[in-house]
Amino acid sequence: MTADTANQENASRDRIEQTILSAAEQVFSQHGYRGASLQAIADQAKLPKANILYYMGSKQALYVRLLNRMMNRWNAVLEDITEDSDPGQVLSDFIRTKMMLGQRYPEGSKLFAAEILAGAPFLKEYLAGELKEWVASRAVIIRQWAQQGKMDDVDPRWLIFLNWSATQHYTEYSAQVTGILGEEALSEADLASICQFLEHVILKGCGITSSNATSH
Amino acid sequence: MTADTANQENASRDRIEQTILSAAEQVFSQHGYRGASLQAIADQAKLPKANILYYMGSKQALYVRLLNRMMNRWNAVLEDITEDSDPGQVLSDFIRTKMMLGQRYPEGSKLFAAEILAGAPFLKEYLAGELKEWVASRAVIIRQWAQQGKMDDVDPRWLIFLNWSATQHYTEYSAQVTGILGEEALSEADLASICQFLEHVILKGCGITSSNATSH
DNA sequence: GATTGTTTTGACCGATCGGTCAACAATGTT
DNA sequence: AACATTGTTGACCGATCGGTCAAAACAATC
Repeated sequence: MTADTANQENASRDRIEQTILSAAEQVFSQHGYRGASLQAIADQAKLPKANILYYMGSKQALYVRLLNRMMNRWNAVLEDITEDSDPGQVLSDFIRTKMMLGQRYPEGSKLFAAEILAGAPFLKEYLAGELKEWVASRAVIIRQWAQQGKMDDVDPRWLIFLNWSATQHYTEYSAQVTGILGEEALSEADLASICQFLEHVILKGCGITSSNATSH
Repeated sequence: MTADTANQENASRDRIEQTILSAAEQVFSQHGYRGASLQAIADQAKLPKANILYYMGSKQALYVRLLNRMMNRWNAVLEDITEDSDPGQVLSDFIRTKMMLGQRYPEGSKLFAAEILAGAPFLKEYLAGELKEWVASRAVIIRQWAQQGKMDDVDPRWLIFLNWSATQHYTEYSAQVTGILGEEALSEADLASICQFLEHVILKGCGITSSNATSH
C-alpha cells in the first residue's frame, strides 16, 4: 500500500465515518439513546445496517463517540479568562459564542440535552469531574470581579447556569420557539435580537456597566 | 350497581390509573416516547404488561394523556395579569411559581422537554395554537408596561423565553446541576438562593425598580 | 493471475417491541 | 343459584431490536 493510496483509503474511510456520525447525530438527538435504532441511522445515512456496525463497532460506541465529539466542540469556550478580564466583554462573548455554537451544531446540542434528560448515564463522570472543576475555577474569577466592584455579588454558579440555559433554550427548544413565533426557523435578525436582549438583561442585571462591549 | 359500589370501583380504578400514570411518567421522561417500553412501565408500576394496555388502551394514548395532564398543571399560571399589574410582582411570582412547578412535577417537566426535543410531534398544534396565543396576549401587556415607563423596552417574547429557560433548567438539567454542585438534589436553601438570584438579575436587567416585591 | 487483506451486504440469531386474545377470577345483579 | 359484567394475566403474534457471520466484491502486492 503506497502512501498515496493510503491517504485515499483513509480519506474514503473518513468520509463514510462522517456520513454515519452525521446521520446518527440526527437520530440520537431526536429520540435519545434508547429510542434511536441502528436501522433508522442506516436509513438516514443511506447505508446497510451492517455497514454501520462495521465502522462503529456497536450502538454504544457510536453514541459515546458522538458525545465526545460534542464535548470537544465546546471545550474551546471561555478558556482564557482572568481576574483582570472585563466582565462585560467576557459575558457578552460567552452569550454570543454559546448562541453561535447552538446554531452551528443543533443536533449535537440536542444529543447532549437528551443525555442529561436520561440522567446522564454516560456523562456522569464528566459532569462531576472536568465540568465541575471548570465551573469552580470560573466561579473564583467571577467572585473576584464582584470584590473588585466590577459587578454585583451574585452567586457565580447560578450566573453560569443562567447563561447556559438562556442560550441553549433556542436550540433545544427550537420546536417550541419556532412553533410560537410561527416561523420555520430562527432568522438572522431574530438571533441578533436575542443576543442583544440577553446581553442587555444579564449584564445590566448583574450590575455591569459595560464600557467597551457593543452598545445598544 | 349501587352508588356506593360505583364509587368504590371508580376509586379503585382511579388508584390503579394513577399508579400507571406515575410509573409511565418516570419512564417516558427518562427515555422519551420511542425509548420507553410498556414492559419497563409495567415493571415500574409492578403490574403485568397486559394490565397497562387494559387501562390505557395503547402506548400512544397513555403518552398523550400524560402530556395533557402536564399541560393542565401549567395552565393555571399567569392567567390574570393586566396592564395595571406591577411588572416586578408579576415576574417575581412567575419565576417562583415556575420553579415550584418544576420541583413539584420533575418527571412531567422532563416528559415535556423530551417531547419538544423530539420535534414536538404530539404538541405541534398546541404550540402553534393555544400557547402561541398565550404568549402573544402576554406580550401585548408587557409592551404596555414598557410604554408606561415601568420597565425597559425589551422584546416580550425573549423575556418570556428567558423566564422559561432559566427556571426549567433546574429540573430538566437536574442531572447536570447536581453533578456540578456535587449534591444529591437541590436543597431548599439552593432553591431560595436561585429564585433570589433570578429575580435580582431579570428584574434589574429589565429596568424594573421593584417597589413591593420581596426585598433581599 | 494468484494471493492477501479490506469492504460490503443479505441472511440470520435470540431478545424484545407494541398489541391481541382467550381462559379465568372476581364482583355485582336478579 | 344462575347470570352478566368487569378485572386479571400468561401465552402468543408479527415486527423490529442490536449484533454476528459468511460469502461475495473489491483493491493492492507480488
